[in-house]
Amino acid sequence: MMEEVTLEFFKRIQELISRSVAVEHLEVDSSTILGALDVSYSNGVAFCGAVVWRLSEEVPLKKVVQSAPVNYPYVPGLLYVREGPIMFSTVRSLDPKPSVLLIDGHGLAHPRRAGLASMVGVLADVPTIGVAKHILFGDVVRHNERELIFVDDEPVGIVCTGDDGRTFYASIGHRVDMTTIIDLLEISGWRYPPHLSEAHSLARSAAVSAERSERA
DNA sequence: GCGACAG
DNA sequence: ATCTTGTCGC
Repeated sequence: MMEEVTLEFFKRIQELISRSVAVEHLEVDSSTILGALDVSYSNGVAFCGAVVWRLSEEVPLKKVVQSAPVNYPYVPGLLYVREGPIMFSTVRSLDPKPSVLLIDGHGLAHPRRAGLASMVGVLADVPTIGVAKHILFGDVVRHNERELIFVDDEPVGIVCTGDDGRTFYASIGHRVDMTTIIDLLEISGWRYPPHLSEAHSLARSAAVSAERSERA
Protein backbone atom coordinates (compact mmCIF):
# COMPACT_ATOMS: atom_id res chain seq x y z
CA MET A 1 0.00 0.00 0.00
CA MET A 2 1.18 3.48 -0.77
CA GLU A 3 1.32 6.26 1.78
CA GLU A 4 -1.52 8.75 1.69
CA VAL A 5 0.79 11.61 0.74
CA THR A 6 2.19 9.53 -2.12
CA LEU A 7 -1.31 8.74 -3.39
CA GLU A 8 -2.21 12.43 -3.31
CA PHE A 9 0.99 13.28 -5.14
CA PHE A 10 0.35 10.88 -8.03
CA LYS A 11 -3.30 11.96 -8.24
CA ARG A 12 -2.24 15.59 -8.51
CA ILE A 13 0.10 14.77 -11.39
CA GLN A 14 -2.80 13.00 -13.08
CA GLU A 15 -5.07 16.01 -12.71
CA LEU A 16 -2.48 18.25 -14.35
CA ILE A 17 -1.75 15.88 -17.21
CA SER A 18 -5.47 15.46 -17.90
CA ARG A 19 -5.59 19.15 -18.86
CA SER A 20 -3.20 18.37 -21.70
CA VAL A 21 -5.35 15.65 -23.20
CA ALA A 22 -6.38 16.66 -26.71
CA VAL A 23 -9.65 15.39 -28.16
CA GLU A 24 -9.40 15.72 -31.92
CA HIS A 25 -10.23 13.68 -34.96
CA LEU A 26 -7.63 11.28 -36.30
CA GLU A 27 -8.30 9.72 -39.68
CA VAL A 28 -7.78 5.97 -39.83
CA ASP A 29 -7.34 4.14 -43.11
CA SER A 30 -5.45 1.18 -44.58
CA SER A 31 -2.13 3.06 -44.30
CA THR A 32 -2.55 3.63 -40.55
CA ILE A 33 0.21 2.15 -38.40
CA LEU A 34 -1.46 0.65 -35.34
CA GLY A 35 0.35 -0.26 -32.14
CA ALA A 36 -0.97 -2.34 -29.22
CA LEU A 37 0.46 -2.53 -25.69
CA ASP A 38 -0.11 -4.82 -22.72
CA VAL A 39 1.78 -5.73 -19.56
CA SER A 40 2.27 -9.09 -17.82
CA TYR A 41 3.99 -9.88 -14.54
CA SER A 42 6.23 -12.53 -13.14
CA ASN A 43 8.12 -12.60 -9.85
CA GLY A 44 8.12 -8.86 -9.36
CA VAL A 45 9.10 -8.11 -12.94
CA ALA A 46 6.85 -6.38 -15.48
CA PHE A 47 6.97 -7.35 -19.16
CA CYS A 48 5.53 -4.94 -21.70
CA GLY A 49 4.57 -6.46 -25.03
CA ALA A 50 4.16 -4.18 -28.03
CA VAL A 51 2.94 -5.16 -31.48
CA VAL A 52 2.90 -2.89 -34.51
CA TRP A 53 0.62 -3.47 -37.48
CA ARG A 54 -0.23 -1.88 -40.77
CA LEU A 55 -4.01 -1.71 -40.59
CA SER A 56 -4.37 -3.19 -44.05
CA GLU A 57 -2.32 -6.27 -43.18
CA GLU A 58 -3.04 -9.38 -41.14
CA VAL A 59 0.51 -9.95 -39.92
CA PRO A 60 2.35 -7.66 -37.48
CA LEU A 61 5.23 -5.53 -38.73
CA LYS A 62 7.07 -5.78 -35.47
CA LYS A 63 6.98 -7.28 -31.99
CA VAL A 64 8.90 -5.85 -29.04
CA VAL A 65 9.17 -6.78 -25.37
CA GLN A 66 10.71 -4.76 -22.57
CA SER A 67 10.99 -5.68 -18.92
CA ALA A 68 11.57 -3.78 -15.68
CA PRO A 69 11.22 -4.41 -11.94
CA VAL A 70 7.78 -3.62 -10.48
CA ASN A 71 8.07 -0.57 -8.26
CA TYR A 72 4.49 0.11 -7.19
CA PRO A 73 1.39 -1.86 -6.23
CA TYR A 74 -1.80 -1.75 -8.23
CA VAL A 75 -4.14 0.94 -6.95
CA PRO A 76 -7.49 1.43 -8.72
CA GLY A 77 -7.30 4.76 -10.56
CA LEU A 78 -3.51 4.85 -10.41
CA LEU A 79 -2.62 2.10 -12.84
CA TYR A 80 -0.36 4.54 -14.66
CA VAL A 81 2.02 4.63 -11.71
CA ARG A 82 2.57 0.88 -12.08
CA GLU A 83 2.47 0.41 -15.84
CA GLY A 84 3.11 3.90 -17.23
CA PRO A 85 6.92 3.93 -17.01
CA ILE A 86 7.54 0.66 -18.86
CA MET A 87 4.89 1.46 -21.46
CA PHE A 88 6.41 4.88 -22.01
CA SER A 89 9.83 3.36 -22.50
CA THR A 90 8.51 0.68 -24.84
CA VAL A 91 6.58 3.20 -26.94
CA ARG A 92 9.68 5.30 -27.48
CA SER A 93 11.55 2.25 -28.77
CA LEU A 94 8.94 1.59 -31.46
CA ASP A 95 10.00 1.99 -35.06
CA PRO A 96 8.10 2.85 -37.11
CA LYS A 97 6.30 5.12 -34.69
CA PRO A 98 2.62 4.07 -34.65
CA SER A 99 0.05 6.63 -35.77
CA VAL A 100 -2.22 5.42 -32.97
CA LEU A 101 -1.80 3.14 -29.95
CA LEU A 102 -4.26 0.72 -28.33
CA ILE A 103 -3.57 0.48 -24.60
CA ASP A 104 -4.92 -2.04 -22.11
CA GLY A 105 -6.74 0.28 -19.70
CA HIS A 106 -8.96 3.37 -19.75
CA GLY A 107 -8.42 6.84 -21.16
CA LEU A 108 -10.85 9.64 -20.28
CA ALA A 109 -13.26 7.12 -18.71
CA HIS A 110 -11.53 7.77 -15.41
CA PRO A 111 -12.38 9.69 -12.21
CA ARG A 112 -9.69 12.28 -13.00
CA ARG A 113 -10.08 11.97 -16.76
CA ALA A 114 -6.57 10.59 -17.11
CA GLY A 115 -6.35 6.80 -17.20
CA LEU A 116 -3.24 4.91 -18.30
CA ALA A 117 -4.00 5.43 -22.01
CA SER A 118 -4.27 9.20 -21.59
CA MET A 119 -1.16 9.43 -19.41
CA VAL A 120 0.98 7.49 -21.88
CA GLY A 121 -0.53 9.36 -24.83
CA VAL A 122 0.21 12.82 -23.45
CA LEU A 123 3.66 11.98 -22.08
CA ALA A 124 4.80 10.18 -25.24
CA ASP A 125 2.88 12.61 -27.47
CA VAL A 126 1.17 9.78 -29.37
CA PRO A 127 -2.53 9.30 -30.20
CA THR A 128 -3.98 6.61 -27.91
CA ILE A 129 -7.18 4.69 -27.29
CA GLY A 130 -7.83 2.88 -24.01
CA VAL A 131 -9.41 -0.58 -24.18
CA ALA A 132 -10.38 -2.28 -20.89
CA LYS A 133 -12.30 -5.42 -19.98
CA HIS A 134 -14.09 -3.78 -17.07
CA ILE A 135 -15.60 -0.37 -16.43
CA LEU A 136 -13.91 1.88 -13.88
CA PHE A 137 -15.73 5.19 -14.09
CA GLY A 138 -18.41 6.95 -16.08
CA ASP A 139 -22.10 6.65 -16.88
CA VAL A 140 -23.14 4.15 -19.51
CA VAL A 141 -25.97 5.60 -21.57
CA ARG A 142 -27.82 4.10 -24.51
CA HIS A 143 -27.49 6.40 -27.47
CA ASN A 144 -29.35 5.12 -30.51
CA GLU A 145 -27.92 1.67 -31.17
CA ARG A 146 -24.81 2.04 -29.04
CA GLU A 147 -23.81 2.20 -25.39
CA LEU A 148 -21.68 5.28 -24.72
CA ILE A 149 -19.63 6.13 -21.65
CA PHE A 150 -20.21 9.66 -20.37
CA VAL A 151 -17.96 11.62 -18.03
CA ASP A 152 -18.92 15.18 -17.13
CA ASP A 153 -21.86 14.92 -19.57
CA GLU A 154 -19.45 14.29 -22.39
CA PRO A 155 -19.15 11.09 -24.43
CA VAL A 156 -15.64 9.73 -23.87
CA GLY A 157 -16.01 6.06 -24.66
CA ILE A 158 -18.13 3.17 -25.85
CA VAL A 159 -19.17 -0.22 -24.50
CA CYS A 160 -18.85 -3.10 -26.94
CA THR A 161 -19.80 -6.75 -26.89
CA GLY A 162 -17.95 -8.95 -29.32
CA ASP A 163 -19.39 -11.97 -31.06
CA ASP A 164 -18.03 -14.15 -28.24
CA GLY A 165 -20.23 -12.25 -25.80
CA ARG A 166 -17.29 -10.70 -23.99
CA THR A 167 -17.75 -7.02 -23.19
CA PHE A 168 -15.00 -4.42 -23.41
CA TYR A 169 -14.76 -0.68 -22.94
CA ALA A 170 -12.96 1.66 -25.36
CA SER A 171 -12.31 5.29 -24.48
CA ILE A 172 -10.46 8.32 -25.77
CA GLY A 173 -6.84 8.34 -24.66
CA HIS A 174 -5.24 11.28 -26.45
CA ARG A 175 -5.42 12.98 -29.86
CA VAL A 176 -8.40 10.93 -31.05
CA ASP A 177 -12.16 11.44 -30.85
CA MET A 178 -15.20 9.17 -30.67
CA THR A 179 -15.35 8.96 -34.45
CA THR A 180 -11.77 7.69 -34.56
CA ILE A 181 -12.64 4.97 -32.03
CA ILE A 182 -15.82 3.97 -33.84
CA ASP A 183 -14.02 3.88 -37.21
CA LEU A 184 -11.32 1.62 -35.77
CA LEU A 185 -13.81 -0.71 -34.08
CA GLU A 186 -15.81 -0.84 -37.28
CA ILE A 187 -12.72 -2.07 -39.12
CA SER A 188 -12.11 -4.72 -36.44
CA GLY A 189 -15.68 -5.94 -36.82
CA TRP A 190 -16.58 -4.68 -33.32
CA ARG A 191 -14.76 -7.52 -31.65
CA TYR A 192 -12.07 -7.23 -29.00
CA PRO A 193 -9.04 -5.87 -30.93
CA PRO A 194 -6.91 -8.87 -31.96
CA HIS A 195 -3.93 -6.50 -31.83
CA LEU A 196 -4.31 -6.29 -28.06
CA SER A 197 -4.77 -10.03 -27.75
CA GLU A 198 -1.49 -10.42 -29.60
CA ALA A 199 0.28 -7.90 -27.35
CA HIS A 200 -1.09 -9.75 -24.34
CA SER A 201 0.13 -13.18 -25.42
CA LEU A 202 3.50 -11.67 -26.35
CA ALA A 203 3.95 -10.13 -22.90
CA ARG A 204 2.64 -13.28 -21.21
CA SER A 205 4.97 -15.63 -23.04
CA ALA A 206 7.92 -13.38 -22.20
CA ALA A 207 6.95 -13.57 -18.53
CA VAL A 208 6.58 -17.34 -18.68
CA SER A 209 9.93 -17.89 -20.38
CA ALA A 210 11.55 -15.67 -17.75
CA GLU A 211 10.06 -17.89 -15.07
CA ARG A 212 11.47 -20.98 -16.76
CA SER A 213 15.02 -19.62 -17.05
CA GLU A 214 14.85 -18.56 -13.41
CA ARG A 215 13.87 -22.03 -12.21
CA ALA A 216 16.65 -23.56 -14.26
C1' DG B 1 -19.78 3.63 7.62
C1' DC B 2 -20.20 0.54 3.28
C1' DG B 3 -19.42 -1.02 -1.32
C1' DA B 4 -16.75 -0.45 -5.73
C1' DC B 5 -12.53 -0.58 -7.63
C1' DA B 6 -8.67 -0.53 -15.20
C1' DG B 7 -4.58 -4.22 -14.26
C1' DA C 1 -2.81 -8.87 -12.77
C1' DT C 2 -1.52 -13.86 -10.73
C1' DC C 3 -2.60 -18.44 -8.66
C1' DT C 4 -5.28 -22.70 -8.36
C1' DT C 5 -8.60 -26.18 -9.56
C1' DG C 6 -11.65 -28.29 -12.63
C1' DT C 7 -14.03 -28.93 -17.28
C1' DC C 8 -14.32 -28.73 -22.33
C1' DG C 9 -12.83 -29.28 -27.02
C1' DC C 10 -9.43 -30.45 -30.61
